[in-house]
Amino acid sequence: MTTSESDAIFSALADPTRRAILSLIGEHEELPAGEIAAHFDSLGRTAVSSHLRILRLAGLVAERRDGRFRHYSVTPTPADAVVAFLTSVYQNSLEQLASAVQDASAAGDTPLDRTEERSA
Amino acid sequence: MTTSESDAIFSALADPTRRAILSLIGEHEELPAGEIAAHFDSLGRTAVSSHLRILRLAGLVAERRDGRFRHYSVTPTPADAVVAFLTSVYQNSLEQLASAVQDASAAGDTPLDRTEERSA
DNA sequence: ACAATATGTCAATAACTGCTCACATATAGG
DNA sequence: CCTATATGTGAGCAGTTATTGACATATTGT
Repeated sequence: MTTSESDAIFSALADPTRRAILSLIGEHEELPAGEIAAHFDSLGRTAVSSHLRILRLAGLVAERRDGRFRHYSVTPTPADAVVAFLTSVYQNSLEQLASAVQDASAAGDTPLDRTEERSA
Repeated sequence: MTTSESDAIFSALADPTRRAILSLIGEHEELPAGEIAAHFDSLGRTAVSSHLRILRLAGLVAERRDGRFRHYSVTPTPADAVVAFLTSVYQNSLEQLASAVQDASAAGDTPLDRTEERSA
């Protein structure tokens, strides 16, 4: 039970604000920290900065420095640990899972936090 | 950012002990609470009981009462919220994700917490 | 060099989480 | 009925986390 990389990923994803940030960044190719922060009225800029740090340490986002800006982007294949875990637990219903993924991609659903509504 | 069902799932998965419990249950069809607890030397029985409660409230495991026993099993398609989130964020690399899932299933990898090693 | 901009970091605090211990509940067996 | 078994629940404490406000760092423009 060593606090390994997958720990960082799962606990990073545990926070709804961080998931929202991740979704937001995912909607654009890149986004500077300031614009990300601007999307969260109820949150101070420093809080968002902390969240970005956690997402970065978990390997979920990448940071590109450009002058005084820091542009954040979603790391392409970071979900490895998540997928690995899901596959280990849900071996049985794996086909369903895989097809669920493909269905979702085929449907081309509105990208952002559909998560909340779907599982109502 | 309402504390909805996906919140419950993600924060349930955030704890490494709970992921271990989920994996353990996944290895068997069903497992009584006591046997689950027995697998965790470093943890009291009540702690495991609390974890099971959280997993159950998140819809990740199901409970079947049989006499004085409570048998726990992995819920077949609970990963919906997780998949939904991943698909929304990782639209781009979706094919990779889907094939990763299928590869893993095809390989028939050792079920349990492979998570730690894979992303080293 | 100076001021403004973009962003991170640190210390302090409030809220949350996980763990244990003692107790409650329910069922089974004599 | 009474005791043992299987398990959950609640209070309390310790450790962790999220948020903020003040300060630090870096870069750009004048």
